[in-house]
Amino acid sequence: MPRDLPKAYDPTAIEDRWAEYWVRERLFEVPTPQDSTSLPPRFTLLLPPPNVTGRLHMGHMLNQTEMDILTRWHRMRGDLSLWVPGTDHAGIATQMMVERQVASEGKTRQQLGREAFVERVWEWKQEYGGAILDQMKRLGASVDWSREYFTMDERLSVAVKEAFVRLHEQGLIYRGAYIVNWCPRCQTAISDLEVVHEEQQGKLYEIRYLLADGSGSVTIATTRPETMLGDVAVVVNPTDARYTHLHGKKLRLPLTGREIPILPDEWANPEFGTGAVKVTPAHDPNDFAIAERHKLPSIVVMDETAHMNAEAGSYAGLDRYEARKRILADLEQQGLLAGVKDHVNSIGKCDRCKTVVEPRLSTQWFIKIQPLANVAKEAVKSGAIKFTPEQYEKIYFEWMNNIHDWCISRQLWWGHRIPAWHCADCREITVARETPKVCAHCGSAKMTQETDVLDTWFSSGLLPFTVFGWPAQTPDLAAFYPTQLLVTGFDILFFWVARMIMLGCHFMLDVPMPDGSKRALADAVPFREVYIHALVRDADRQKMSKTKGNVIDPIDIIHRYGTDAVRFTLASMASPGTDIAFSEARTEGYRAFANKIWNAARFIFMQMDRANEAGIAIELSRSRRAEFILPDEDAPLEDHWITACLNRCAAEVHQSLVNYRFDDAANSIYRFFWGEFCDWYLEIVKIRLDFNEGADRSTATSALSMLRNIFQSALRLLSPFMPFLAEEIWHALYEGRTPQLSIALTEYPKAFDMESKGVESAMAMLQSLISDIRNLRKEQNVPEREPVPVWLYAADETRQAIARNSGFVRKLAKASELRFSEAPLNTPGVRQGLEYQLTIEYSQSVDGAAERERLTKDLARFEKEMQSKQSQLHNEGFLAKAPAKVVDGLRARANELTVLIEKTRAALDSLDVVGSR
RNA sequence: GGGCGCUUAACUCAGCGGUAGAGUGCCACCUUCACACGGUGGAAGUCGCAGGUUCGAAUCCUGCAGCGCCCA
Repeated sequence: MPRDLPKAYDPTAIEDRWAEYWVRERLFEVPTPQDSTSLPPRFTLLLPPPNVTGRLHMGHMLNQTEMDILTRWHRMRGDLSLWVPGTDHAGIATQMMVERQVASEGKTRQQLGREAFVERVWEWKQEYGGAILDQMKRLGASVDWSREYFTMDERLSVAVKEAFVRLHEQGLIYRGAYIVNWCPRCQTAISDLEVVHEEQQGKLYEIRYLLADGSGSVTIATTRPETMLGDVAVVVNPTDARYTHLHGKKLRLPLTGREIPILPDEWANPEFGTGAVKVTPAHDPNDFAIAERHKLPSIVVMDETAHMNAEAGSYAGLDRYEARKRILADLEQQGLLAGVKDHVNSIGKCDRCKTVVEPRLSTQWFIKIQPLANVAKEAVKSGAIKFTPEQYEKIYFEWMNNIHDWCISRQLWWGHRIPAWHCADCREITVARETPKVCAHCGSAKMTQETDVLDTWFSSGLLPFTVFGWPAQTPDLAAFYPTQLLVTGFDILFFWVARMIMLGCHFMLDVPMPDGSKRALADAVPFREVYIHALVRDADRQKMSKTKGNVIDPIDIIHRYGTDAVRFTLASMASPGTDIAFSEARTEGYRAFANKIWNAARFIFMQMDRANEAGIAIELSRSRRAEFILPDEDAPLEDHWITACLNRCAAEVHQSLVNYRFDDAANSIYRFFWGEFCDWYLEIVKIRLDFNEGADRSTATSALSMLRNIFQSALRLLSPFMPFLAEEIWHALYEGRTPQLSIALTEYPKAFDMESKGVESAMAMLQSLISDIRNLRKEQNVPEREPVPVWLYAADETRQAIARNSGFVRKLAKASELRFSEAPLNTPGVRQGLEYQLTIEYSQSVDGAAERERLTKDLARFEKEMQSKQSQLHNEGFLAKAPAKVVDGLRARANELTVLIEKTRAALDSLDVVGSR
């Protein structure tokens, strides 16, 4: 490791190298445990699989940074830590992608045929599918690459088939004709969750339907006049007096002439529109329900592409919106359009392609969800699964309580084909694990497989156990299920999290524990904890979107600031429950932080070189153990102090990470490195680092030894957050002869009980003394580089503490010497500390006016605070009810204020004496 | 329509019952032999508004205003 390091840290120079090293050395691979009954604590988690078509975005980066911090932390604490990566085949998205590719060659997937098209998708996946995982490698994600999965892998496909067949055998899967959300562009059914609702300004049309007997008419209100061609009834509220006399009468449906009944039904709202509602069962879910109640037929008037079909008569072939125009025009011409009103309504769009969804009657496969939901609710209610932040539990229950059966079939070609076969003879369906030779119902051999595939989320929902080998009872499944944690965004709480809980509990309850005992719900859950993180927005809190053009590409930001700086930014802003407004200014700040650490390292390396030149070899701990190297009893104050700081930092980081407070953890580390280690410790220790002829070699040697050991412990603390920088410097610190392959394989610093109060208060006094002197120097305009004598007055104990550390006090305060006065100081320009008074000797005279102003301001501030303290201390209610700790604190502060006020008044008085001269 | 959340320094955010905090930015000085991605010092907030509970409220409760999210 060359020591002529550049002055400025250049992350790009090292990050690629380590990213590649970690993968090449297989550092994070976890072999299958042979004996799953005696394992260390485990930390297992699944990467929420990104779409195989995807590119890394800020959300991934936040998600992966958090998981990586936790995984590295657990690994360093000695837990068996396994993070399993993979990708999702993303049915619709991937099919769309390849369709577009095929279209650019002037072809359609239909022209290619199913088999050839699926072949093309596989080719596409081979070529581009790894992109997002390659990006992940660049982030330094410490995943086990040997376990990488793809949801369409053969072994996972077998598991998906097994799950489907079992659910079917258990009577939890059914097939039938129901209204589903149909995307006319994707030409498939989609689930409720894949429909996004948008408010829009629309119209409410009032249309007059004439009574068949010619005795009058009923005016209905609708937002979708084009569906009237499929009307089978008009309903009115049974209590609506306006229509009571019409119950059971027939209407003649305009434009078609079909006769339809007027029926009473609770669903009709007398307040809305005209109170009369047309019923189109094949194109509206509510109407479908009405039709079921009244045993009405359904008439489908549109095809798969939302064009009117033959049932629409002369409108056949028209697009739904064109049909609407024509129908309205025709109605108007016939004098049947009674009115048009503005109306805000909510329309559903396909989450994928934003096409307006067409509710459509079609035959689909569904999961009877209630039994699964009940168990899933119990899993959370019983505490077997814990959500952080807790508020998501409420949202989870809210959804679970209003859950509908899940439509799992998709009319796509890319995905897990449903293992069901239709018999051409008896029309029955055979569901089977293996392709059946004959129909299970009639024995006919004329079988064709169902063309539908399964919803991608169906297979994703099984992952927590299928990745470990289910349905086989493998050693992996025994060792790693349930996983410990799921880290994800709230946007897939229902899509994925809820479904994993339902499917995990359902299937794993049937799998015995490794010791053969029956599995309880608490061990059937797919994960024990769920940490939900926020959304990453742009600096103006806007949601990032391609249309807005405000998408921040993490790879781009990484190139500019380094991965570590971006990771640290995300960690430091990741407080639970609040979205992250990604700010480059913050990232710049953390790049500076990385640079600060880099330069601290450079400084240490320089000292090592100097020591080497002087023929001194410094031993650095080669233990992978977590313990700090403690300073000797008689070591200087700063050594004890920095050890206490590091210890406190380790405790804070631990506590923060336990609570998923990545922000607190990052801030603790930042404060330690910059505010304590660099600002104070390094500056102080420099005094002892003298390797010149005639200097005290043993002092220098022990100082450098302490410095390096503190630094390497601190690097370990840092490494989950800034793995690249920590790795680079750690290797350099050992001059290439590291005791382990990676800092990631050493133990994480562990805080211990340590009595450090005396050390910390002594140091705090000296720090405030130094900054008081610096402040005084500034106010009296002492040139930056000019040392001046400092006069001090203090009680014995304080005086001794200052004298013992006079070396660094003089250096940091730029004092040429420290002189102790036997009597209180009462010259102008005296500064009052709690435990000392000080002044500087500087030829330039004190600016009396400025000094008076400052002292007057101080006095006013002290007196104001004193007043508020006194009023509380004179308040009997306060004294009686406030805890003793608070009262004591207040008394102590009041005493301090008394001293400060006294001293400040004295200083003002001395100013008067001088002024009057 | 139902539910949830947010509003603290110029910006981005912590704090959530006991003396208002951080990072960035700003001002002044300093190119001191780790670092100008730096050092030193400094200025900066009636904690959205109005009530209430409490000895004490940024913190708890109620209402209002603004912003955002989820579900229908």
